[in-house]
This record gives sequence, structure tokens and C-alpha cells, in this order.
Amino acid sequence: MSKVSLTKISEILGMSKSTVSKALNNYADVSPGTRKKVQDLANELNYKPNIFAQNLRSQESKIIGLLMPEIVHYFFSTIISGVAETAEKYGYSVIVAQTKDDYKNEIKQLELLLDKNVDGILLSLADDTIHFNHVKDVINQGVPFVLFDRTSKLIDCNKVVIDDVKAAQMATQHLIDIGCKKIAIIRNQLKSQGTIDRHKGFKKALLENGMVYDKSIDFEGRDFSFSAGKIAGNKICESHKDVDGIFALTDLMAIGALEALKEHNVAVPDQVSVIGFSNWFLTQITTPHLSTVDQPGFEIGKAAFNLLYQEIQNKKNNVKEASKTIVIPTTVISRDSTK
Amino acid sequence: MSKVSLTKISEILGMSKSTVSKALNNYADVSPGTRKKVQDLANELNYKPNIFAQNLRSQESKIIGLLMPEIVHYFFSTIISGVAETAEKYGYSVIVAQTKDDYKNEIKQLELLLDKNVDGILLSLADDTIHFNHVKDVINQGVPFVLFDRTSKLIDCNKVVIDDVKAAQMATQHLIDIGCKKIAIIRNQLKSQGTIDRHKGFKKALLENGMVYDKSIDFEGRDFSFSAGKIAGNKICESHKDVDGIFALTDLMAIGALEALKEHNVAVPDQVSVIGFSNWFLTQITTPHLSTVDQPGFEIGKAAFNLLYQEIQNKKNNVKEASKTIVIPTTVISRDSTK
DNA sequence: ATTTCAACCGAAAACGGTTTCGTAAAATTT
DNA sequence: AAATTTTACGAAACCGTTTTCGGTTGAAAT
Repeated sequence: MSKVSLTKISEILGMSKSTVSKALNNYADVSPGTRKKVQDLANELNYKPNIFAQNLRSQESKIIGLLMPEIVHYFFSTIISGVAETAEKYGYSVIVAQTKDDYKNEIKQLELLLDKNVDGILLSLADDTIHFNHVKDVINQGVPFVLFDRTSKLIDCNKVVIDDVKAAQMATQHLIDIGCKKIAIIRNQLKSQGTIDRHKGFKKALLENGMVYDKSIDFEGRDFSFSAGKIAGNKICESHKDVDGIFALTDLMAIGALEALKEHNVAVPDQVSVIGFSNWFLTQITTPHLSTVDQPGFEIGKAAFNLLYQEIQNKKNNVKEASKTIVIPTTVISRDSTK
Repeated sequence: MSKVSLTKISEILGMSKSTVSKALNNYADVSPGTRKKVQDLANELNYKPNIFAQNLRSQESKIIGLLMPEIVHYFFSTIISGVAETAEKYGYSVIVAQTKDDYKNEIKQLELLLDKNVDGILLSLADDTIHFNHVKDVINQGVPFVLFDRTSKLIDCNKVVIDDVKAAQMATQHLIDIGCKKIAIIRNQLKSQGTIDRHKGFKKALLENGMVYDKSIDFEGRDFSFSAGKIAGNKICESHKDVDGIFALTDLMAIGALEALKEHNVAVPDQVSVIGFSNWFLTQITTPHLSTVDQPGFEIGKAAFNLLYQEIQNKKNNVKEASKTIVIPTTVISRDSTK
């Protein structure tokens, strides 16, 4: 409990704290004898340098901030995991915070992170964020900063994303490949870039395969939820019996549709194939197990930290680099809901 | 970008940094005139006190560490959320780390948190942690410390838990109340305290209702997984057709059992009722929706932080308090898998 | 006119390290 | 033996705050 400091050690040994510091940090200008004396005593007293003092001197905390829409969310929790594990390798710790998809809160949480003097910030934008001054301010202050997943073209900075267009296209292509002739899409309002791009990818796949995009089986839910998926599923069962494939923009919507199909005694995948998006854990335990597109959160988190780390190094070395965007590849995972 | 410090402000205004500091911190011995001058300039220059210097002075970081077995885990993610939201109210941030249920890693992560000089630590023990010296060391160092969920009687400190015995008893009682006469239990090895207690609660409910505990329908899986639950479910369908109720110690096992029942065309809940444990999100979207016991992670996290905060205050004020254990109430949630 | 007492401000220590620079002693070269 | 270099150490500045403790004013009280 009795905090042992550099000064204390120097007093015990009767030398200056400069020498003690140098002995512990393996400076060349300290004799082997004194070095050993210092290190032995330091070990004996279980000396740990006071990190607050080190922070003050170096002006860095070795802590980064990770801010995202939700913590209780499979995808984002895999991102936390990826960021934390990667950060640890470089001696960094991660402060985690959530915006609850609220613009005002995003501003506040960003402020809180800056107040802690984190060495850098990783952010996934809130859904209703349409002004970006708070983000640009952070960047202009010179704080290393990386956007991931929910990004914006209006912000010039390093980013980590997936190719939603391509991913959605691949998912749709998968349905086509297994023989689906009439494919419905279940989605949210075309607000966020991700939704827009997935929708685009869906239509692209249809086009490239000479199929027509039919607006009447393009279902727009009020959100990304299970119940929104179920409502759409019900409509399909009731009014569009010729649909033999469903692409839902989220796993949750897909599972909602699955339940609707079950209740209408529509066999999956025999009568209708269903594919979701994200590869949440729960897709492995539905009946039938849900085909989906893997959106690798761990990899995204890992890449985001690595980019941020680069920025931190660049800042130290006073080098400027142009912003880049890393695209993490996605893969279609075929399970029992498509065949 | 040009960092504006107290000293800089004092130089511009031609006064001492003591006065500037006092003006900003509303000390009494500074005249209204100078106070205004200082505050105006501080606002104009967008002055933010350097938190590293403050940390060094106060020897506190306003950051706590949250260490738990897994991050990608519904229950634990709700705990992160509860801790983070509560901590924010008191100006604290939360560093999140995971042990991956590994004893060695637990030691390492604990060390890393201490190295960051966090003001306190919240820990949920790894499954294979059976020696507690690393934990006791932390406590003996005087670091505010609270155990939650996975705790140990061998560690004397503040704790936040649920009453597993009672919760399991209530779950079993629910099955009994709806008319189940032969209730199987699906569980893991009786290793962790949680498992032991839930098993105890199960037997207690049977006893209190004059029912016999039948060892042949007590299924021990190799872990808490979906597949372990499914294996048990299969055995029930094949060799114990008289079973009309299943209590699984985790939701995942319950859902595995559900799948097995489905594949054997056993109707849930008409022929067999199933109840799980934890109220993971996915219980709301299975078919049928799974009855379960709510294990309120958010509340647990909230209570854990509040306890830790008390400890931090007590440490500042040099008061010692006896350790206490807070028990967060659980409730049975009846859905479609029991009736 | 002297004492008393607020009111206001600043010097300096403290928090605990790191790092630059100067210098004395020892070792080496002329 | 003198000049030069190397080795080993310490003084002191610095990072940016907070806070104690005096001290200097001016106004009020005697």
C-alpha cells in the first residue's frame, strides 16, 4: 500500500532519481553495479512506475475510445472483442461507450472521450447523425480517428467497412444459384448508407441475371426488427405465394420472416429459401438454421484498431498520410434455410 | 491544436497561474473582475484542463476496469451496458477486457488494469479459476474491487449476485404449476457455484412439491452449448417419453433441446414444456418463444458499479466497511414454451 | 494616526516520472 | 606526464495542475 516511488528508491540507495530512472530504463550511462542495485531494490519493493506521471510527461495514455450505437448487440460486441484483443497486443486499453443511436448522445460521448485524453477514437456513427461537425472537430483537433461500419462519405478520415453492395449481391446471387425465380427483399427505409447499398446490390444481382425487380415484393419495414420481418413474411404468405426466395437485410428480419412462414405452414427451404445478413450468433440455432452473409465484426474491429494505431504512430512522427478505406471481405454462409 | 495551458493563460493575462486556476475553480479569494477576465479568455481559447496533470495531482483517473469471461455474450454485454451507463453518471469511464474464461489470462488482464491505475475493478471470475491469490492481491493493495455474477465464497469483498437456488426453484415451480409431472433437468458439470446452486434449486422445488428427483432424467452436458442441449433433448425423446417438462440451466441448452423435440415431432408446449435460464435476447425469437428466468444483467452491472463507487468514496474518506453482497432479484418469464 | 482585518493575489511546493546537459573521476591516448 | 576521451552520475528543467501559505493592499475601526 505504501506507494514506492522513484524518489523513495533514490533516497534509500543514496543516489539521484535521475540515475534510478536511467537504471530502470536501461540507459547506457549507468554502471552495471548500480544498475543491479537499483533493479534489485525495485523488484524487492515491487516498484511500479506511476502511470499518471508517465502520462503527463509523454502526453499519452495508451487508452483509446470505442464509441458505437449499441453495446448489447451481437455485431458490435464482436467488434469490441476484436478491438480489445488487438489493442492489448500494443499495450492499449479500450474505453467502451454507446450512443444509443442518438445524435445528441454521440456528441456528448465523443466529448467525454476527449475529456479523458484518449490517444485515439474509433466511431461507428449513430443512425440519425446527419451533421458531422462534432466529428470533424475531433479530426481537426488532430486526434487519431477511424470510422468503422457506419461511416459517411462526408467525413474525410480512415475507415473500415464492408462492401454492402457486393455482399447483398452475393446473397441474392446465392438465392438465384439455388434456383429461386421470384425473390422478395425485406428491408428498412432507405436511410442509412448500408441499407441503400444492400438494396442496390440486390437489384444489381437481379439485373445481371436477367430477372426483373418487382416493387410489389420489396417490403419496407419500420425498423430492422424481428417483428418487422414477421409482418413482411406474413404479407408474402398472404399475397405473394409465388415468391420462392427472400433476402432480408438483417438476420433479425429474416428470422421474423421465418416465423411467419412457419405459421403459414410454408416449408423452408423447400417452398421458400431465406437468407439474412450479418451472421449473428442466433442464426446458428434457428430452425432451420439460417443462411446469411458473414459480416466479420472481429476482423473489422481488428482492422480499425490497426488503422488507428498507424495514425497514432504517424502523429508521433509528424507524418501525414492520405485517408484510406479498408474493405473487409464478406462471405455467404449457406445453411439449412436455402438449398 | 496549440495546446492552451493554465500557464499560457496566466502569461497572456499577466498574472500567476495560481490565480488563473483559482478563478476557474471558483475559489473565493479572487475578485469578480479577474475571475471574469480569466473565464472569458479560457472560453475564447477553448481551454481544457490537462487531465494527465489532474490525474497526477489527484492520483485518480476516473476510469474503472471491467473484466469478465466473455465480451461476445448476451448476458455480459448487458452488464457492460449497465456498468457504462451508471459509471457515466458519476463521470467515470469503463475499460472493458475479457478473460476468455482462462485463469492465466485473468491474472494477466488484472495486471494490465492495475498498470493503468484504474480507480477500481469489477470482475466476474473465469470458469477455471480456483486459486484466488491474484484477486486477493488486488484487494490487499487497497484497490476498490467488486465481484459480480461469478463470485467465490473464498474471497472477502463486495459482491453482486443473483440467488441461483431460488431462481432455479422458481423456474421448476413454474413447470410444476402448469401441471408437469415428470421434469428433466439439462445442465453442465456441477463445477461452478452457479450450476451447483441451480441444480440445488431444482431439487428443492421437486422436494417441496412431493415429487421425486429422478437421476435418470438429470442430463449432464459437456458444456453449456446449444449442441449439449440438443443431445440431451434427443435422449429424452428416445428413452424418456414420459418426461413432460424440461428445465435447462441455460437458454442455449433449452433451445438445443427445443430443436431436438422438434425433430422428433414432439409438440412444445403441448407434450413437453421447456424453460431456460437467463432471458437472452434470442429466447424472444425462437419458435415457440422460450420461457426463461430473467437474469437482469443491466441491473447487476448497475449495482456493481454503485458498490464500487461506494468503495471508492470510502477509500477517499478513509472509512472501512464490512463486505456486503447484493442479491438482484430474478423473475420467471412465461412465454410459449410452457403453458 | 495607528491598528485590525478583509480582500486579493502570487510564490512555491507537490504529484512522480523523463531527459538534457554539465561535470568530476577514471581510463586511455599522446 | 600531459592531453584527451570515456564512463558514471547528478542537478535541474519539464509535463500542467492544485493548494497551502504568506504578503500586500486598501478600507474600516479605534
